[in-house]
This record gives sequence, structure tokens and C-alpha cells, in this order.
Amino acid sequence: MANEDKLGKIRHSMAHVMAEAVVQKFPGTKVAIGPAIDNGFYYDFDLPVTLTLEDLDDISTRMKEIINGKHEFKRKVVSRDEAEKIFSDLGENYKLELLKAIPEGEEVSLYSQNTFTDLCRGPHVENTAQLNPDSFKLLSIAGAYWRGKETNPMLTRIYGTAWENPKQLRLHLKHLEEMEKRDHRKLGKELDLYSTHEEAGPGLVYWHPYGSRIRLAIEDYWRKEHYKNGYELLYTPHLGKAWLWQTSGHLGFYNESMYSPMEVDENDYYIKPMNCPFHIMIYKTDIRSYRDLPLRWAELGTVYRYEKSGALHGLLRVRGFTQDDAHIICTPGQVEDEILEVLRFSLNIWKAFGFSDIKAYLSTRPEKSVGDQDMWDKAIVSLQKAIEIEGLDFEVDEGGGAFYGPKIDLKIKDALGREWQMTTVQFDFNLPERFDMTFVDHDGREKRPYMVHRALLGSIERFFGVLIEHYGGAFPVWLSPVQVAVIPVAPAFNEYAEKIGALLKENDIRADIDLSDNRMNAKIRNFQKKKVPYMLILGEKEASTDSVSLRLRTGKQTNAIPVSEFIEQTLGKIKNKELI
RNA sequence: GCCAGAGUAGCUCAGGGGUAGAGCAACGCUCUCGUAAAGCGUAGGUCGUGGGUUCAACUCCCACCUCUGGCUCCA
Repeated sequence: MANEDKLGKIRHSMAHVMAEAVVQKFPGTKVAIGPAIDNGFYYDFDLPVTLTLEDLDDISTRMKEIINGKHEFKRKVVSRDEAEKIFSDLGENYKLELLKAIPEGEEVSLYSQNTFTDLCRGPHVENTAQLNPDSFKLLSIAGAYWRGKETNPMLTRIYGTAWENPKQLRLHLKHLEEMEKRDHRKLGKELDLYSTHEEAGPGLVYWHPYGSRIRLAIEDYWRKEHYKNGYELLYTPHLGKAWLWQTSGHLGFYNESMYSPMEVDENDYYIKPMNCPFHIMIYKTDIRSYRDLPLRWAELGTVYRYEKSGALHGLLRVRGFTQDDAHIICTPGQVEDEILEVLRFSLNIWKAFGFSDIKAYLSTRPEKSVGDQDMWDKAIVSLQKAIEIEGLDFEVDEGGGAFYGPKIDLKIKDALGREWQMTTVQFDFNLPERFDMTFVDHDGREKRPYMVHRALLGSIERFFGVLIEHYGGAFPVWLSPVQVAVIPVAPAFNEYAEKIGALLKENDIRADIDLSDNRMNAKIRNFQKKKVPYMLILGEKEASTDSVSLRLRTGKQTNAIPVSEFIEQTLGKIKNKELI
């Protein structure tokens, strides 16, 4: 898109202007790379000082001056030797390294504006006059490894956002504010949904009563759908002896994500980072016929993985989580249908939770991998076919598969347009081999089944985090921890409130009855802050006519609804998974 | 794990080398109330943990833990 190109040029040019400002302000700074990114730009610096947030203001001010100076962006093609001389004179060793990485035969170009020259392929705007000094903002300072490698030195990265005009900038800043408001960590506290505890172990989630109510609603629905779609549900242990993990290969290739073993009766036991080996143990308790296949076995399996401390993030990145895992074991001939079925099933579930903007990513064979080429090719074809039949947008991630098989990942877009990787459907050519899984085919011969791993929601914890942000805490009725708040207008009507509350509970509606000595207005405010979808206000009028006065969290109110009608209506909304 | 910033009452936050402050919440009393906060009062903190400097540290210094923004990694 032409517009995107234009913004890209603006952002990339902003990065250069920022680099100039930083180099001017902090002589001795070496510059690394500074690309345009979604919504803005960044630039990585090797600075002689550490930056503070106040420095960003100074840098912005200097940037505005540079922009207002109406400097031309000049492009110059130079020979490698010339470029090398320029950057070694400047002492820009990062640029020299980048220069060396440019393939032979490719043009080496420099871009200069005002006092700053950068090794850059461009393109840029023609003149800083085309940048608006009031449509960018420097946002944050962060550390970043040179070229993204952990062993390389840590550089200082400054992130900024830049737009064509101040209005667009304002809109974007508002969007950022909205994201902050919906942050699941903030809402998790405000709505009393979950907590984590440093003294009890970081990255481990404690589900509070209201969070648990939501989780139960999710899991109940999940189980029902799985039974409906031909799955059996399993429960398996949390620990397994080293033998299991040796056989599966996890001790070899997954060791650094696993918790240290504990010794029991002179054996090493490991807490599970994955559920698959356990499902395979169940598979191997019997001789399986082709008539038994496909087997679809699902489990809400809680796993523990060691994550680097800096990687932990609210519910989205934790050390203990429950996967909505399943393994499909089938004949090679069945696999195509099974994949299609998984995809279809998955899309239905996403729809029920209110997500319909979904994109698929197909990952193919990486260099280091197991299994013969023919199997890989066929598997990839069946994955792609399924994506196409379901009419999903997709991208191919060449070589992005696991070493044991190709996969489809689904990324879902939330209400704010952010993509989250949740569903994963992965072929496994490794475990059936390692565990010597077999089935007896038509011809009486033992053959190797295909195995497909899949997680729909991914993990309950992460899904919950995304769900909170998607709805901004205002969950659809069927998921709301409190579906109905019952509020008497005065203590004299407590009895009627209790009667109505009991009736709701009898009908499996989650109701909280507020008999505190708060005034009615305060009660409404409290429930409003908890984003309870329905509030029933009960006083003389209602008690005498066996009715309720309904207030929605939107503020809308309807008076004198007969009790039975309200219950029926609410049950209908729950069943149809309506927002409110 | 790495770079930077932060950690003060249940929550949100102020303060600052001389014995710790507000609002909300909690608790008690009064009020008996019609669609987003009634009034008054009481209680609540080894100022993240450990060490150091100092007559004196919540404040300054060091180490560690955790959180936040990133990098790396990923459900």
C-alpha cells in the first residue's frame, strides 16, 4: 500500500533524525540499527552514558529542531572501500559489521541529513520538512542485544511512534491508553480474578473465586464440546520417571525448560513439561487395531516449564499452566480428515468465545529434523488443504516447523486488533517412533500410526489473560463470574432480595445478593465497577408485584419485568453466549 | 539470563538523613434509603530482603529477590 510506504519512510526517517539528535547530545555514541516498525521506529545505540526518561524529552526537543531545519535526505552510492573508510574514521564498528554483511555485488548506499550520515538502503522522505514535528513521540528505553544475540553486547534501544499528522498520533496514544486500561494484570486485581506471589514462587497462578468461576465456565463448555466432537478425556499424573523423558527425548532437547528432578526411591522423577508421553503410555496398554483409530484423547493437563525470570508476564507467560491438550492417533489415511476436523472444531470454539478474526501460519520442515521427506511433504499438503478448505488467510513460515513435524498455528485478533498465537496443531513423526507405537492394519501387519498434537486455547492461563483484555473485563453473560447482582433498595426488602437470589441460583444463574448496609447507590456503583452484566433493583414496587427492575452494566434500565420472564430471558442469553 | 526503571497500609499513591501520610477498602456507631460513593469515629506499616556508612537510615552505598518496559524465548 502506498500509504504504508509513506508511513514507513516517515518512520525510518524519524529514526535517522533521532540518531542524529542522540549523537549530538551524547558525543561518543555509536549507532547500530534503526528500522521502521509497526506504529513507529526504534534505534539501537551504544551509549557512553545510561539514559533516563528525562533524556527522551531533550532528545525530542533536539529532533524537532532538526526537523524544522528543513534538511534534505541525500542518498549517495559509494564503493565498499569508501564506506569502510567513512565508518572506521567515525569509529562506527557496528556499521562496519553491517557493511561486511552486505552481499557482494549489492549496492552500498549512504543517507545523510544535516550532520548525520548513516549506512542505509532507504528509502527516506526527501526532506525533514516532510516530517511533522508534532506527530511523533519517544516512548521507551529498553535494552537489546546487538543483532538479537544473547552473547552480544547489550545496546540501548529507544522506541518511538510516528505518524503523518498530530491527529493520527493522538489516536494512537489513545489506543495505547486503552490497552493500559484493559491490561489483564490491572483488571485481574480490580476484578479480584487471580494473583501471583513472589514469596510462593513467581510465574505460578492463584485463581481467586471469581477467576475460578470463569475458568469453570470455560472448562465446562470445553468438555462438552470435546465429547460432542468425538474426543475422550484423560487424566494423567504430574510426574514421570526419567525413563519416560529419556524415551520421549525431552531430556535431550527440552532439558533447559524442565524443572530439576526429585529423587524418589533412588529414581529421578521429573514434573511434566508436556502431556504427550503420558497419553502414549495409555495408548500402549493395549494392542490397537485400525478399527480403533482414530483415537482423539484430550486432557486439561497442567504442565510446568522453567522460564527465564525476565520472560514472565502476568498470565501470558507463566511457569505453570494448564494446556487444553489433545493427541490424535490415526492411520496415515485418516490424517487429512482429522486435520480438517481439528481446524473446523477450533474455529467453532473461537467463535463461541467471541473471536472471529483468525489467521493461520503454516510452518514447514526445518533443517534439523527427523522423519522421511515423503511423510513431511504429505503432512504439509494435508495441513495446507485444511486451511484452504476452511477459507483461512494464511502465511507459510518456511522451515519454521518443530524438528519432529510441520504445524499450523492460529493467531487470533482481539478487540484491539492485536494478534495472539493460541492454537497449535502439530504433526509428530518422532514420538510414535521413539515409543514404538503400532496398530494392526487390515493386512494383519503392525504399522506405525500418525500422531497429531493440538492445543486449541493453548493454555487456560494465557487464554484467560487474552479473554480479559479482549472484553476489557466486561465478560459476556455466560462467562461473567457474577451474572446477576441482587440489590434491595433498603433493608426492608432484604427478604425479597434473598428470595429472588435463591430462585436465580436454583436456575443455575450465578447471583450475588448484596445485603450489606451500604446504600443502594453505593451497591450499584460497586457492581458497576465489577462489570456485572445484570443488576436487579428490588423495592416496594417489585416485591408487591413479583417482578424485578433490571439495570444493565451499560446503564440501560427496564422496570417491572416479571421474575419468571427475567429468568427465562437470562437463561436464553447464557445459552446463546450473548455479550449482555 | 541480559539492559534500564521501580518496590511505602488490603488497593491507588504522596513524602523524605531526626521515630511514617492521604483517599478508597476494613471495623464500630448513626442514618432506613429507588438506578455510579450517606455521616461520624476506630484500627491498620520492622517503607521488598540482607548487609554497610552514620550519633541517627524508610531516605545514602552494596548485594539479593520480585515487578515493569524491552532483548532472548515461547502455550
